[in-house]
Amino acid sequence: MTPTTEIYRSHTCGELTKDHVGQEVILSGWVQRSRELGGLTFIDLRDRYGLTQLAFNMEKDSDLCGQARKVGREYVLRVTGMVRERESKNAAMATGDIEIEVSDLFILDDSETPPFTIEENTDGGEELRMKYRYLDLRRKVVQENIVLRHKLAQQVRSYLNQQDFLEIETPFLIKSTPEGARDFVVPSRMNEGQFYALPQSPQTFKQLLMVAGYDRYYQIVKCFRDEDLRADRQPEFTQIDCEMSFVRQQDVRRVFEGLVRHLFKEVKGIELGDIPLMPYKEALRLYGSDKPDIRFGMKFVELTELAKGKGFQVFDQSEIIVGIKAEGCAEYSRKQLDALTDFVRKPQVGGKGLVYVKCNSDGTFKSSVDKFFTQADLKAWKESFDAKEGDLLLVVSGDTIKSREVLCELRLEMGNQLGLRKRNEYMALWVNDFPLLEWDEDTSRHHALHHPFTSFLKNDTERKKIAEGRLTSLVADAYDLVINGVEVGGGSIRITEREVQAEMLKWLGFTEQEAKAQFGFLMDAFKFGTPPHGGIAFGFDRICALLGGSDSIRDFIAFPKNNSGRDVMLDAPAGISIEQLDELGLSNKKQ
RNA sequence: GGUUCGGUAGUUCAGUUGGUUAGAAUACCUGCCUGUCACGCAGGGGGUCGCGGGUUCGAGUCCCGUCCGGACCGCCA
Repeated sequence: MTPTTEIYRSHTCGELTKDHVGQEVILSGWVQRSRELGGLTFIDLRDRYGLTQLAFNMEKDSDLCGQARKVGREYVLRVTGMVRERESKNAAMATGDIEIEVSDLFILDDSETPPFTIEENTDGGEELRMKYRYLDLRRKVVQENIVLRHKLAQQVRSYLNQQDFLEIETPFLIKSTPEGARDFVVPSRMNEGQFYALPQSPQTFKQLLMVAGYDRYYQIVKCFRDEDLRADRQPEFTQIDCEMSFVRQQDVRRVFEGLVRHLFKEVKGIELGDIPLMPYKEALRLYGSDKPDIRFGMKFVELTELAKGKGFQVFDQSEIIVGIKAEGCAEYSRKQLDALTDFVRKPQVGGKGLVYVKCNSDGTFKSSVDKFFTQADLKAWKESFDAKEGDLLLVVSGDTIKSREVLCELRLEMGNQLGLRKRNEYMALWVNDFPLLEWDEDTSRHHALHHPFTSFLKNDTERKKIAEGRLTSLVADAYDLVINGVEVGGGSIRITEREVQAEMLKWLGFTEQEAKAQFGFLMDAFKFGTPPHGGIAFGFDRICALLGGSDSIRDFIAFPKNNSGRDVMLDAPAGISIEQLDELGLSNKKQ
């Protein structure tokens, strides 16, 4: 038998059932595991589709059986044999009713013993698995993630195509801009000393496509940002980038609410409920975050009026006193409460302390501030929280922004501890009415919360603010989509008037020359008939992770970078030769 | 740039106040085993304790430095 002239397989390793009994089949795949029992040898053969048991009998064919005993894990085999019903079936296996009585075995390739087990629960650590990513990708759990990503991409295309969107590619070699994240740059050989930048997003191109009349555009596209990594952040990542003409904010939200609902339904079989809309300020007031997880309550309650002026210095000096109610947690032990205080004080959270009030079952209260507050005081707190006996109140204080941040972290921590953040439960939320601009103390200039092409709401209130120079109170015509506390997408209605765009860039500290050099092409385009437009971009990797029930987007990227932005498999980035540097005009030779 | 946790067998980890020859599980190798499917049983090999320096009679363990990895803060329009 010479496999090069015969077919490699007639079936996959995942499809044979009792219906195939008696058929001769050819399978190819990897050796998952082999088991030797004296005269019998079993091999589990694996491919993308599943596992099939191969059976060898020493009595029937000792040569063949001996050959089978030589194969190790991850050898690649091609076998021919008869499908037969098993003597002892395995209900846990899709192909557990049958096995292949092998008549011919050909080793297509041998394998070294892999450095970790290719199992659902591998014994390999993160670093090792990244170095041998091609082995990690053989594991079913990782494979399922990659398949999920594929399905999501297909459904994105299917939905948007149906809505008359055009998928249009935009260039990767573009121009660096000072706004936003750091750019990855690429030296130009033909233009010595000059550099391309890789796009942080196709923002300006999609706006130009709107000017060009392609009124519904999308692209599943790589974007690049040279910033530090996180579990949910990679230097190259994928966006579903979209733009529409002749739309208002609510039009964009409606179309993409449809997309998200479509994805959940088609890929996960989940009917996503209505997506509520919450203004930025309310999100901060109720959850201390512009991307709240609304799967559970624990909304913030402010005690500032009630708890000030009772002689507790910490509160009296605070701008805000704000807390949450943890239902049924009044029985928390001293140790548990100390742990919560430690959590709040972690440098990453940055709180100074935590006040607790236990609403005891007998109607009394036990708090960490009993010295300063009477039982009647605490009863008033309890009423503010609409709390019941058995509940625990957790209160922080300080300046408003920091206190809300700290309490937000604590709320999420309590949500985790109490099991309120279930992996297979999804709640989406639109957040809008973001501030347009923020004042940056370090650089002494405004910077755009979203990006410099975002329009403010076009109403008299906003026009008055501009007239009065109150720029940081301008409200942007922007919106974020948040699911389970993860910001999955964000967008805005764009500035489409040349003068307004010029004014915006001025607010952001660009001189007229700088604005022209950086964004002149866009403002020039606006001279030639610009439709009102707006759009949105979704973090595709994050959507994959969210639907796959993971916090890390790395699990959903075939070849991700590690924490330091390295590809440990390729060992990239790496140095390049002096010849290459020279060719690019980057060597020190000439200096 | 910072905080924090970690680095010991191929792998995942344990290793007590600093004290004999550094252990377990798993993987690997050999033998036995005819219905296993995390097969079982018996045996075996396998260590620069990340690296460098210091303290000490003695360092995997303590100290200093450094490298690498994870999580996070800053950063991410």
